[in-house]
Amino acid sequence: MRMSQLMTKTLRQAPAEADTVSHQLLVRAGMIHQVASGIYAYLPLGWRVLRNLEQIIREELDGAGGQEVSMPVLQPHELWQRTGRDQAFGQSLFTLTDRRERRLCLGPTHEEIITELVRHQVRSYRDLPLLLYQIQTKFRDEPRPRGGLLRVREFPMMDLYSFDTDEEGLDASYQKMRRAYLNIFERCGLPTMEVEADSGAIGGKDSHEFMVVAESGEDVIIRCRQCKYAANMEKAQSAKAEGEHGPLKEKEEIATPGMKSIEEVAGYLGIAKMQTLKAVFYAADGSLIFVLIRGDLEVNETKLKNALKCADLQLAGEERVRQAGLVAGWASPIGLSGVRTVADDSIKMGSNFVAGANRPDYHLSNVNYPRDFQVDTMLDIAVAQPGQGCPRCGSPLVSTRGIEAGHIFKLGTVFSEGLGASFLDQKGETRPIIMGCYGIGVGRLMAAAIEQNHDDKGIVWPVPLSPYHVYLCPLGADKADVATAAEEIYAELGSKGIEVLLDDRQESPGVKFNDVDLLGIPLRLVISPRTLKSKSAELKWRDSEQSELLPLEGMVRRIEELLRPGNRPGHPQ
RNA sequence: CGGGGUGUAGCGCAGCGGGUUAGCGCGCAUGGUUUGGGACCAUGAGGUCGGAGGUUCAAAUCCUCUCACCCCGACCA
Repeated sequence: MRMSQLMTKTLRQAPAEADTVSHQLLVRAGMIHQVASGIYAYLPLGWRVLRNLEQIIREELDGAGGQEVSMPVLQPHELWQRTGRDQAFGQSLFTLTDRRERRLCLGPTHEEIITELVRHQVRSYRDLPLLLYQIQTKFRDEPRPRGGLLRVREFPMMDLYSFDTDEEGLDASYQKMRRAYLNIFERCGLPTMEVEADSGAIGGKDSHEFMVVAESGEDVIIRCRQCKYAANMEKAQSAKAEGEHGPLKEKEEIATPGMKSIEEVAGYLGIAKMQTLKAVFYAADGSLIFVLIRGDLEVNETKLKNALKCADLQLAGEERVRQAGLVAGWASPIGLSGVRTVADDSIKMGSNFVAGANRPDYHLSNVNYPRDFQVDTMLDIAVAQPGQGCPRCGSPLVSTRGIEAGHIFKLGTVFSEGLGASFLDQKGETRPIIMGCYGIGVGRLMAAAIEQNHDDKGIVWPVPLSPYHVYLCPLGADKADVATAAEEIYAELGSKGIEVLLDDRQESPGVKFNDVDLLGIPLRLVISPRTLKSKSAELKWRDSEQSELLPLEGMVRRIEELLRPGNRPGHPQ
């Protein structure tokens, strides 16, 4: 490609609204163009990168036995009602109505469609297992798009679905995909961390996310430095510190004027926060829930939501709490009736707690479970925090932020039962197909790659992702010998299938060098009267300060070698 | 949805206690001089000042409403 023909325009300054590095660089390098909030066009360079990513993904999935299909974006809304996921997705589901008043939606994902599809294709255990995937545009009406390509409303995504006859088959498919994912991310030059993930309200067992560690990531990862434990904060567990277990004392009412929060109460009484019990009120699909947790801990709403199996969970308003006969700020688990109570298991880890008296300005001391009150449900609903102990080995946990690049998930029979996708086993009995699903946000992966590979001058593409492999730059192209040499090399590299960008623009060297640094092309090849004196061209890697002279003779072959994975001297990858 | 912010040329910004023809830098076009790290000179094009309504002799500037975009939170298989 000749740069003079390429539709691209580099910007010295990024638009004011871009504040993550990848967003700024994608715009400055002319890779994407924002059309509306969370809606982007991919320009020629950006599209090439995206296609490179897709290609890597295809190769790995095909290698793992995947078969590519293409399913419609436009889907009958009725199908989503049948699985109840119109509710689960709620407002994030883009919906529309056709001319016959039929309700349709734009697919945010494709479990319904593929299950419906497989239902018609699969009859017998002999038709299984299957791994089907597509790379398709997804639509989600996110409440808040952000970070350029990191969270958008329309985005390219690879989604693969596995279909097996039994759990063992599912486990095998899951492991196959795990390995394929690791290969994909490795080939993309992206170190990822595999973490345990929340499996959501819709059942399923195992679920893992592949995280690219980055400050701009939206997810918080809790992990252990000692053992391999790592989990999304939504899912993460921790060993909670044990409180004091003394002889149970008589409970007593104590005055706590104006002291509503745990901070205030503990401070006022001069006791540790872990000597208190905290009451939090939620509305789960509309009904009030009393949540109790030890004062030093926070409620993990994902865990709570899973425990309640509700679609919608929000903090309950004060009005709602008052109506239930509770006194916000001094609410007590004692003497509750008609309200579902969920407690974190931390309330058993300690004794003689301070809790509300359900009377303004008063708390109760020496409150003990189960002596003084009962709960409906007791389980772990606490947020795991750095500094707490690892649930496996007890070492202190640490946290980092990450971008979710991929997610794999054992679905089980949720969709196959819901939509009637079954097969006949060897005994001729009808059984539901066992499913798994596996997604990679391709656009987000592109942004993550930049978050991870850039410097103050611009993008530093890993070779397999770069829109072009070689940037060929004649300096002083008005000299006939320079122009001729550049054209010859350009043609020869091209004939070898090496993707070359020839900078034939009438620009000063500074402009060209800064542009190629911004675009992030891995290999820079400069030809000038100076290099021609020694019958050579100057070769420089994007991520290196040093350059070397490469003889014109045999140069194309040398570059071919260098670009092959693992062939770069001093670079293991 | 709650909180905060910004809308003036393609990008970054100034102007805003009302007052001619709305500026600056970068970019763009033309001509010329340059050519190893964002060159220089000259000339030029490009604006419904986000939109609507209002106040006024007069509105980018004051008032009301509205829209868009960004950030924090909520939300997010």
